[in-house]
Amino acid sequence: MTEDHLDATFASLADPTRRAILARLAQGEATVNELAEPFEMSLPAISRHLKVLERAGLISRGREAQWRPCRLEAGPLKDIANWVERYRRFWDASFDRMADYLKELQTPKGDQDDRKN
Amino acid sequence: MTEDHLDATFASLADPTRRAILARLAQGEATVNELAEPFEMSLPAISRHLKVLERAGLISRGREAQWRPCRLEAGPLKDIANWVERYRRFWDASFDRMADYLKELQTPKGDQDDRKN
DNA sequence: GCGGTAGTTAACAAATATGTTAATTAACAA
DNA sequence: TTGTTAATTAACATATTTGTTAACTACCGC
Repeated sequence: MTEDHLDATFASLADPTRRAILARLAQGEATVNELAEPFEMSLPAISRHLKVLERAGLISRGREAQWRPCRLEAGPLKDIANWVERYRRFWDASFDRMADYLKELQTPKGDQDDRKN
Repeated sequence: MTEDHLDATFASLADPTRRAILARLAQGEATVNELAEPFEMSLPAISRHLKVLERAGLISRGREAQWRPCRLEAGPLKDIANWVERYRRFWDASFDRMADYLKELQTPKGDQDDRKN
């Protein structure tokens, strides 16, 4: 779970086509053509999206005759979940309480009291 | 929480400098110069990273004399957490149980039985 | 072998991202 | 007004991303 790995995972997830592919794979293995079917996009384009996902470790691929079934690999998603959890307190607390919390924590150096911009 | 918004949020988080900036802001507001200090990077570069974060809604900026204090805004992080939670079962279960689960769910059309590639 | 299906790779074009230095805007301070 | 500090914008270079079409590889079935 190096920083570098997070880079690749977040970058992979930034594309809606790739997120849709993951959603499809959450329902079970699929071949490249099956994955490509819902999209108005050439097969090579899908193939490259799959390569991006594979490099990020989000999918793995088997070999079965001329098919290469893709499978979801959730490890990197767990890393994302762990990363984002560290910020949970920022959306769990109401904003005003949060602002107070920050003030305390910061030992304010000026009296910066502006709120929403 | 449109798809589009997820795109921007994931893309923002794909850069280690920007994640570091968010980590810093988790400790409280900071000015642009304060945020730039740890990085061997020009101020304009940091300024652009902040613009990316702002467009994704991950930070907001106030005005205080000639300073523009930045503040963490966690809303989009909550969206990320919600998105990734849908995959939790894929890393909670052991892989072998998961494979079985997928088989059931899929009503297999061939006998694709390959495991790790 | 020959043809068909599945998928990847090559070559290219266009858009986006990320950094630089130099110039500019804005506010304070004297 | 002049100078200083804080930050952004402009102009530019370079790399990466994302898509296209065309060519290629691999396997199956006859």
